[in-house]
Amino acid sequence: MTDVALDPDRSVGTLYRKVAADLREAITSGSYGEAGRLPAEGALAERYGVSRGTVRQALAVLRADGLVTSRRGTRRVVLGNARVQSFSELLSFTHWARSMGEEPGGRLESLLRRPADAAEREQLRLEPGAEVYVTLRLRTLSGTPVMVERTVYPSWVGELVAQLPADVVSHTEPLREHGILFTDADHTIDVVAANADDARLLGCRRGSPLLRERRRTTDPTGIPVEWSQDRYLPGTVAFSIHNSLASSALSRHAREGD
Amino acid sequence: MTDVALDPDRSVGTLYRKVAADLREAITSGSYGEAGRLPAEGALAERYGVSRGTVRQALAVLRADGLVTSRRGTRRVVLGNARVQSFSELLSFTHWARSMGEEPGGRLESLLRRPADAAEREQLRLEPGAEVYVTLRLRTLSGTPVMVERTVYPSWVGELVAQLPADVVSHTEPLREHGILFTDADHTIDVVAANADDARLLGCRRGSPLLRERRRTTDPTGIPVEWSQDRYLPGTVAFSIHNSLASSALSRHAREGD
DNA sequence: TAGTGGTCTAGACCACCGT
DNA sequence: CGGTGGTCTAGACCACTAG
Repeated sequence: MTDVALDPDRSVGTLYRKVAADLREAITSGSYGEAGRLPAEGALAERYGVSRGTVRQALAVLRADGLVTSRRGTRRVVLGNARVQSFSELLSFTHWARSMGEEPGGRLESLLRRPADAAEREQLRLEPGAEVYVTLRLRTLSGTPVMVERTVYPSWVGELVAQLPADVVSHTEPLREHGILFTDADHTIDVVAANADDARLLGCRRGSPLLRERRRTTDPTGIPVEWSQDRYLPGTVAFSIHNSLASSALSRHAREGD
Repeated sequence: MTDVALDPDRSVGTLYRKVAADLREAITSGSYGEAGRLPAEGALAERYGVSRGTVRQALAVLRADGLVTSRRGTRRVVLGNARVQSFSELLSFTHWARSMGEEPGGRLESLLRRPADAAEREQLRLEPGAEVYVTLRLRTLSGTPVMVERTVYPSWVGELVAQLPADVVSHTEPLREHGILFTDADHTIDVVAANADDARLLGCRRGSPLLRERRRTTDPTGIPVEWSQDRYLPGTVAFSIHNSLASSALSRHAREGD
């Protein structure tokens, strides 16, 4: 068999993404079974009319999403067939909400401009005396409050944010149109007690536990574009991670000591 | 300049890992500055005496760890120079603790064997009537209680766990020597209230918030080997994740009814 | 032993960035 | 425009798995 027709509209333009999308659909539709085996790389290369390298690139995508394993000597095994699509969801509350079929909402509670404190200068790599914009927003899903978002922007970003309507749903989308890209992020997740503002906005008691996500986002050049702290009502959200030893074991594997 | 000497003991045997390790050291030691630029792929290939493909493989490693960005048309930018080892930590409390310079400890509180309930059969893909081993362990860092771990093992794994000493620090290490590998894991992180056992073991009040990590781990063939639920005292740990638009391992999803 | 994925090479063309 | 990273090809050898 040669050259399966690849939907030209599928995903973005590159070949390996098209192959990955096609394989993903085959897997999630159950074509290979729940714990079944994928065809060999060479067979897939022939089927799609591409080189083995391109097939491997496509399979790397599926593996990063936790769809398949890979081991030397054996065909790849299907891990699951109902995984969430990952990626940009995490970088944007709006995208995440919509992908779940929920209607995201946002209301700006306050916005102010002031000099950055030491921690903010550290996180955003600002010079002493630099100013930042600080926003406080209540985020909703289908009208229900779920999260309080405190974001600190460097002034060159904040100036644009300040011009957005108070009820704009997405911040990242209009910023992207101004050439400001959110591409890399560091996240820290822990628990924190609700303060007075949290309690008022979310309708919970002071001191009740909230799931906190702190996030520093940079653009492709490594320049920080936001430092945000989101506090979620328990039960409204959970963070999900997939990881694989094989793919990232490249770190140190010393036998002991460290 | 040609062929920089690569430490033959560095990391594991493959070329790209050696290159990655060498570059990581150069970056973390500040050779390229905080937001500096890396040499071009071609230059690195020449320097190390390898092909450009191998250099790209090495750089993919550093990028997955959040050390560098990459953009078409521009040299790679150094993002940070002091990042913690991220991914594999999630697979093992012991490794994570040691990587932080803390001394991990564990005490087995209870171990029992019983028929799996519906949820456990679902998670571990067991047949009706199958039995599981359930453990309850208190985990400590340098002697201080930080986490309660409830793990469900399929019987073929549990039989081995049951033979381990009650105070063994790591479970995954002795299991690996029996050929049981923990390679892929799905994690879900949220908040939960402490129950009576949690409160007693961790020394907190009933109902006080705990950070919960649920984890299902599989071996390379996709067979589930454990289903675990860890409850951390607030302030003792935070989960840290790095992701970029191009390749991500983290996603967020609505909380389902357990 | 045959088949598989992991690694590596040496080229090629293109899209994009900055000058 | 030249330099860069992103993609893709066509081969090669090896380490490992399984029958």
